[in-house]
Amino acid sequence: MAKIKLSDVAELAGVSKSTVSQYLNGRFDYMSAKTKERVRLAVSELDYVPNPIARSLKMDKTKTIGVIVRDITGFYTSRTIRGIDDYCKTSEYNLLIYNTDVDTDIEARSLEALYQLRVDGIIIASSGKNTDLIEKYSNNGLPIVHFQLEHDGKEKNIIVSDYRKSAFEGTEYLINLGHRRICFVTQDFESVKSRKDRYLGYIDALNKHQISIDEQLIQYWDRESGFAHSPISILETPNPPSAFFTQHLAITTELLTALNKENISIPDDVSLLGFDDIPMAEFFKVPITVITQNPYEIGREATKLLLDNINDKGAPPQKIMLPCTLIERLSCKNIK
Amino acid sequence: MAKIKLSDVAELAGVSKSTVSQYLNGRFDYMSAKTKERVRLAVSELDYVPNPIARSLKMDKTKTIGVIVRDITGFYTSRTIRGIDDYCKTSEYNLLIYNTDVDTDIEARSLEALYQLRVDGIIIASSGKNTDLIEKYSNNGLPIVHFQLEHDGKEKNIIVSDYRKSAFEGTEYLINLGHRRICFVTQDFESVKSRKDRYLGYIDALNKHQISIDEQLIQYWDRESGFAHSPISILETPNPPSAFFTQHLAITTELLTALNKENISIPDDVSLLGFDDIPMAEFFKVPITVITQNPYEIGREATKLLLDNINDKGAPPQKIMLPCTLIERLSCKNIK
DNA sequence: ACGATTTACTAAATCGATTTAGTTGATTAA
DNA sequence: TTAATCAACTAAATCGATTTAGTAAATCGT
Repeated sequence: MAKIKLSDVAELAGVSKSTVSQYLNGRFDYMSAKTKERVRLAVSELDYVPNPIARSLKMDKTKTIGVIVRDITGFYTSRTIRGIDDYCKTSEYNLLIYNTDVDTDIEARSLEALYQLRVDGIIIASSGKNTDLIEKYSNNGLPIVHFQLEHDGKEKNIIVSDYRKSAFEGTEYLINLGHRRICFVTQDFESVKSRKDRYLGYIDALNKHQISIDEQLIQYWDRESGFAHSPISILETPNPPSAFFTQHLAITTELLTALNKENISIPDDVSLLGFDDIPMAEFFKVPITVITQNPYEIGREATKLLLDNINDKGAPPQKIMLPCTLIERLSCKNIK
Repeated sequence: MAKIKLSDVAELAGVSKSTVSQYLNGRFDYMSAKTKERVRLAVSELDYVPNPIARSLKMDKTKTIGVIVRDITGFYTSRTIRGIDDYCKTSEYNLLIYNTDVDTDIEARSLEALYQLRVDGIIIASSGKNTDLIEKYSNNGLPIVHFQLEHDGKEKNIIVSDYRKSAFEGTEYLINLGHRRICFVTQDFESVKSRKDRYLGYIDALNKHQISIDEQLIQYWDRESGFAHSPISILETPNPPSAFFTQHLAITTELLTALNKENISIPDDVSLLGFDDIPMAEFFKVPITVITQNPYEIGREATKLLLDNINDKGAPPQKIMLPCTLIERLSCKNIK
């Protein structure tokens, strides 16, 4: 029982393949009511569904979009993809997902693969190391939308959270609780605007409240080497911070691990505010107060923007910023 | 700059399209060394990559497999998909993912969509409600591999954890800690072998240790209606259980929520052993002892099995069972 | 030396759609 | 009445590969 094809429908309806094709594509301009009805009948009789591959070949459109992420397993990432997928479903687009594991080469190969596969568009949380490739494809007419990470600010279409504003709000939240020495724990942000923005938000808040900036309180963490200075040693300085403000989930959990190990208690010994929500936080020894992005919505917005660009080449570039929300739990102490 | 195609390569090399195609498919039987070299040069000169869509159309193979899951966002599911993806990568297969949200209709439509898209195979955590469709496609020659849930035991190819054995081990672990009244909290298992097996494992352990089976200690939970009897009320019976053994993550978390609300302390008031690992368990007020499956490995095995079936129609059906591991944390008290 | 093989290729058909350029017969305009 | 227009279709080209059937030249056996 081979699959039914266009010519089978044409034969049964007693018309040409062209007419069936016209019918399927809703071009009824010069089609008699009888013909239309006969084709309709033949299609439903045979349960015909067009072969999307043949269609793709001819039309040079695949109704497929590619997604490139670090790791689909991530709490934030999987939810973004869920948003992308749900939005895709409304327009019958399919999703091809590639994991890079933060590897620049894999990212490049994923881009190439998706390009060769003729996807109609790409959504990527890029490493910032393959901008040349991305630009090349983009100039070739392949719509590309970034999310999560803004690097040089030159990404044409991008959806991010409003990092500066939310870092500002987070810092101010701590200040309002009486904190003056807030340790900002971040990954290196020189070449990543999305990270720099959080730093600027932190600075904004200190400035607004006339708190002087102490370089000692800007602390760095890195995926390979961990903390530049251990959190413990930071707490043992003469004038230690009363709160940590960690800039993403991996930093938050590593900090928690370090503090747990030394039995340093949150929020009694030090307060903690984290960027990014934590799964199952309600069961934690100390439920952590966090600023959370809305990954599902980011996924939806990214897809909406991408589909706009697919359907209208030459749509104006857009940078969209979504708000974050502070979820107050129990890890920040009022020390006023 | 349109994409390079086969005929461009043929022209540059000064040979026919057929020859280039032979070259690309490694059929050098009757090809002179010079010709081979000239084609090789032309291909690399032009940076030619074959159009996979044209190839799919002709070959009736898409090098794509479909995955149908409840929700890609799940801790267990996302890791399984990661395993699938990583294994796919070794054979250059692509992945199309569909979420069903535990909706039978969506599941059916996903199956139809993937069939129409001509995927080479499907990996599915099925609801058990679309066995007719699955069988139909399977008989049509579409390889299908199940994972996670075995329903009627008639699934031809399936990868699951060894549920009976691990439920047995979990129960015995509690028994060895002195527990005699162990409340087995499960979803209805009449039509789901994977759930029934856990029940049988529980019974096996009780039998082995000559503990009589108390129907009161088999408790039910359901996605819509929650617990049939509230955990609190169970603890208030005259002869209450000293331990709960919850059969999947959703049950574990709901039980935790219920106990937390009433300030019932684990493991002092009651012990808890959960099926399925919990993200970030180390930060919990009480880190929960669990039996964990190995979703990543399940994904890899499922894919391996699927690819076997794709490459060799008529490969014998296989039911593979992977072991689980008990991770001892702090939620089970020794009451001997 | 002449038909039979073998080697090294290529022309053309094919996969299943879409689309362009016609074709045919009916209607309209002058 | 006759050319022009229009409605309702269809034949054939096309997308970019693979594959079958076939051809021409070189080699072989006797």
